[in-house]
Amino acid sequence: MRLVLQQMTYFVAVVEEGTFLRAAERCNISQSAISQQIKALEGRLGVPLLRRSGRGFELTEAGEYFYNRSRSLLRSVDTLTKRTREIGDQAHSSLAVGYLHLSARLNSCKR
Amino acid sequence: MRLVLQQMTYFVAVVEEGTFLRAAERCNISQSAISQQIKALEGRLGVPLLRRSGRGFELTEAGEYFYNRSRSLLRSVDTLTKRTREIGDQAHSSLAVGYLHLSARLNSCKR
DNA sequence: TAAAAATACTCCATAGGTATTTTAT
DNA sequence: ATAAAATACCTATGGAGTATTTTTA
Repeated sequence: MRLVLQQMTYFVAVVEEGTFLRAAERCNISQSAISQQIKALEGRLGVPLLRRSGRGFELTEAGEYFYNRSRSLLRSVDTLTKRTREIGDQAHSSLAVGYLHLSARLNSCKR
Repeated sequence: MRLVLQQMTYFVAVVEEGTFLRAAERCNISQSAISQQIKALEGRLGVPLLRRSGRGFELTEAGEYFYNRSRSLLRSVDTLTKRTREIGDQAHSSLAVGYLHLSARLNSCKR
């Protein structure tokens, strides 16, 4: 199965906040969910991203790489979403303009 | 809620295969699931990606943009996954080498 | 011993399946 | 009449919550 963006979001939060609890707060979910999803992410990858040390942790080499790439990838996804919506909205209004043009032309034929 | 990579994968398949059914085959799921997930994707974006014409469809402008970006984004995700795994595996073996070095040093102390 | 992560459950949302219906050629 | 998409309905997986237990600094 393919990676899940939400898990990448959680992982980025964990790295940047330094603890699972603060990451959970940032993501508006529970500490338990963060713990589960980070584990699920590592499971999917088949690679540990964090080296646990009881309380606290440090990044593995893979984790370091994954963190950096994930950040930029998540930004790309947000941009993609935003731009797609803009184009969609724009298409709407130009369609509307199209209609106006059409009705204007129709009107001009009315005599 | 954030976009889902799987839906992007399905959408790319739809565009490239030309029909929902062939896309479904490519993705190893049912035609129904494809239909549902494409609709869910459009719902999330709030923008139509396909202009339906009964049977068959054509891409909207937003759909065209979304398709191109999605393709490259999905490639990035796959690369990210692969590279992360490589780094993880590599770390394993260098860790093993580390252990060998350690035990070698210990042995050399044994006398 | 206290602060943080992991675990054991439970619940629910949603992805996905089968069967059927609708739609446009 | 037929090929393709949509829909209705059902199921199962997995994401998330609460409560609790483990861990180590």
